[in-house]
Amino acid sequence: MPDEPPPVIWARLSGQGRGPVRTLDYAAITTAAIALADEEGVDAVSMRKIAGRMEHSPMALYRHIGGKEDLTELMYDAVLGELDLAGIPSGSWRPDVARLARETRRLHHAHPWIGRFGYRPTLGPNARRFLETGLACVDGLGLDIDGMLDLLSTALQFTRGFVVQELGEVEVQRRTGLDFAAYQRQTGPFIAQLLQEGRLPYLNRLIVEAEDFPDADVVFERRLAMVLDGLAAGIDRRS
Amino acid sequence: MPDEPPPVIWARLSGQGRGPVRTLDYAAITTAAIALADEEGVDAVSMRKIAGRMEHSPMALYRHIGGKEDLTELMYDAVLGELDLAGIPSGSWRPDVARLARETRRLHHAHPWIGRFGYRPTLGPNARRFLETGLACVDGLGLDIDGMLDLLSTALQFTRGFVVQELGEVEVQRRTGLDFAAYQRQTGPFIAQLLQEGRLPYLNRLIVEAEDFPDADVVFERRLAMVLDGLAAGIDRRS
DNA sequence: ACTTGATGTGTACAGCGTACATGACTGGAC
DNA sequence: GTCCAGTCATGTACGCTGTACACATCAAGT
Repeated sequence: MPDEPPPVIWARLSGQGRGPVRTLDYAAITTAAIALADEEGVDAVSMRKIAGRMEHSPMALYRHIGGKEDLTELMYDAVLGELDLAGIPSGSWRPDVARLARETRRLHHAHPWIGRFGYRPTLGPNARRFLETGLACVDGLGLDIDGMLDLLSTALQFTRGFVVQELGEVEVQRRTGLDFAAYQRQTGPFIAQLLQEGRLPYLNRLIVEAEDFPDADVVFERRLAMVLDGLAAGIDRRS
Repeated sequence: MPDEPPPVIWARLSGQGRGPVRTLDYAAITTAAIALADEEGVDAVSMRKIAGRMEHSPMALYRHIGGKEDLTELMYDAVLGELDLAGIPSGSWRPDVARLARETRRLHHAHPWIGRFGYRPTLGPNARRFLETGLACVDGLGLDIDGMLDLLSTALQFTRGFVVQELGEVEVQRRTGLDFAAYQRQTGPFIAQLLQEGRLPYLNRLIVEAEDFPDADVVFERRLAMVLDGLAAGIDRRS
């Protein structure tokens, strides 16, 4: 039975060996891919375009990464390195978890495409660091490791859900080239027609009564506070 | 200035007019696309394959839907129609919101690919129904419409975050053909090596102390309960 | 000096979304 | 009854994608 290559990229990254000196490595490829995704959107990321940016042939990339699948994992872990975790754990779980949530949200705003990646758990160095720091923030509360993971994951899963929805609207604006006002102008007649049929009382209230241009930061904080209240209740119940 | 076609698909769906009798319509295309996504995964969904299933030419589809972009929106709204909302609102918000969350999760399990769609808000008939029912569940609590939306969205955003992560792991198993045990066997050596360096105390605790094969249903209920506790606190604070 | 393995490249293939031109068809106007 | 305008389905074609494979090139180990 032959040794299959390990499926974990992080165990497969090798240094310079025999052969021509490298003019490329996985870190540089990852950086170029991230820049491309940031500038032109995630759908524009292709092996050919990355190679073009680096002035190499597309196939050169395959000497350093297994394929596009691997590249996404490298990209994801690389941006996790941008998380600012200085000063936590501070000793009080609530501001720390809030900080983790805000940092996660900030990261999604800086790189809107990460919402499309990073579903499966990753073993990269920055993911490891994030996990360690995150669990440290909820340690010492009298919970076992499963309870700690519940606290952390609940906050972060809410955050991910919030941000993905938030950015979905931004993304469609970027792709269609319509800003929100133009979108409203286009959808307006259709919505008006729907409302005229009178079967959508809550949609009507949303349009008439809801805050017109809610500050996403404020909305996030409001909802995050509720989630954190829930975590506090969970701690009380289980410790 | 010419009338641009409305960007809302739902306003663009037309009935039979003059010309040859239709052998195709958007609903049939949507059904075929959903079946294909369920059976072969979302990445296998292509205009050509859908057309093949329907024994039509690929270009025939474009007579009925604007393009692949539109198709995803049609698919998303179609599966929303499978949500079982009978009996809600019941009059008590907490079981109702829990029900909405569980139904949302059930839907993601039935069609794992919907995690990749449905980011932007949709105006389809089933999305409208879901919004109306959802807001009705959190009405009468003394909150304004923004507060109601906070309650509902927080629960559902958490749910989406949870399910997307949950299904990310399932998806990678489907794609790689490795079950979880095989995955563990493959990653085991790498993880063991990481742990030996001794800098990852919480990863170590996760492996040693955490429940080995946690029931995802139980975990979801545990975390959902915390989120609902948070919503209850939010209601108290604001009413 | 010779072998061995790594590096980068060029070519090629199968697949994708969809623009465009063409022909078949039918409801409404005359 | 005739004609035509508009709709439906199709075939061809273009540019794009990920990547398998064969190849020349170069440096380190023997």
